[in-house]
Amino acid sequence: MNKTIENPKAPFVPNYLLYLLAAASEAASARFHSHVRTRGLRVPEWRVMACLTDTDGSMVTELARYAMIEQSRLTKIIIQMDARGLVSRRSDPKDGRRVRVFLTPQGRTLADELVADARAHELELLKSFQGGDGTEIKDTLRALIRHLESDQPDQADGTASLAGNAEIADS
Amino acid sequence: MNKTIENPKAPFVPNYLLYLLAAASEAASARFHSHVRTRGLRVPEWRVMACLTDTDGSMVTELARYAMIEQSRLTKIIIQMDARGLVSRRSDPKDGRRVRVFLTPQGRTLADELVADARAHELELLKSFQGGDGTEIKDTLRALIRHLESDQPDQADGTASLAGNAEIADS
DNA sequence: CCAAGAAACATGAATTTTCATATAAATCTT
DNA sequence: AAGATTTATATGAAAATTCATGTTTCTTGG
Repeated sequence: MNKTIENPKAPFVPNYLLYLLAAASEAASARFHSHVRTRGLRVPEWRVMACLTDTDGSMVTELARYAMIEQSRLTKIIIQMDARGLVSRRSDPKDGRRVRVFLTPQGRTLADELVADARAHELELLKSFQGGDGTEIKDTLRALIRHLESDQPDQADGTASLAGNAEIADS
Repeated sequence: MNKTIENPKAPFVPNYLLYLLAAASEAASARFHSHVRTRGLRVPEWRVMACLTDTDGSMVTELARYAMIEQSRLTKIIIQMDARGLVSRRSDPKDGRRVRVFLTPQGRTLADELVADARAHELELLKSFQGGDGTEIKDTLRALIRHLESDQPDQADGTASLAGNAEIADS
């Protein structure tokens, strides 16, 4: 049932890099994302929380880039998270246009738990996948991201990844 | 020693495999996706078209798995594409529950063009990235996908990737 | 200092997506 | 062969997302 016998030649989709990247991302994330939902968060909310554990107090625009979420969408997500007590929004005293986003104590507790879960999940995955710590695949992905961002500077969706920001290699 | 304050050490997000996969996918796709929109398609529609170039006449459920789109959402997308004349839907004579989806002549013309564009874009990307044909990164991604799908059979979103289906390695 | 422009967020309307469930057609059971 | 189950797709209401644009607050040149 799985074999595509109709097509005698190489199929396009399963060999297409952009498909493989998307499929790998989805497949790798599926389990953890459903864990996240179990904890009462949607995926974009989890992304915001995770980013804030790295850069608590970022402004909305920064956070949008980090979390790969379009700005106006992020604003709405943050407002909801604020209402739920997960984050708080304070305008920057130095620049009234900016809104800085902080984890509340409750938000931090949840974020820390989930980050711990994410790390554990990642470890398991990497161990079961190739037995290593993932240095190789991660380096490849980072190189790809860096390549794409340098060589092709403008992003259609106005987001940009953070991967160039890793200050210290994964241990 | 001092771990109470903001973590100046390795940030979590930029070293997290699931982030790197998502970011790489987004970064690699951004340009081509905006080309797709230029041609009047949204990304999910492009995915449907691309899948149909491989497996014209699939039923909705199959297509949903191939294109990584949830079934009820795909149904709606297909209805729109039908209305636009890109695909046609015919119920399977052998099994009246099934709806088979075919590219119309117009749809095929557009699909073929875009697949050609996608191949060209992929070639350029791979050439500029590591000079090769992408065998290495593709093999890694396929291995990861296969690993995830075997080891962790149930997908939260009811989708599954196609990557195991490649009968012929990329040329 | 003022006007013009830019930057940072917010907002609203149109559209999409999600989730649960309805409908319909096969298949299985006994 | 009737009823029960399963499979395939559709549907509706609620919610999220998108896109263009509005508002407010800096910044800068004159």
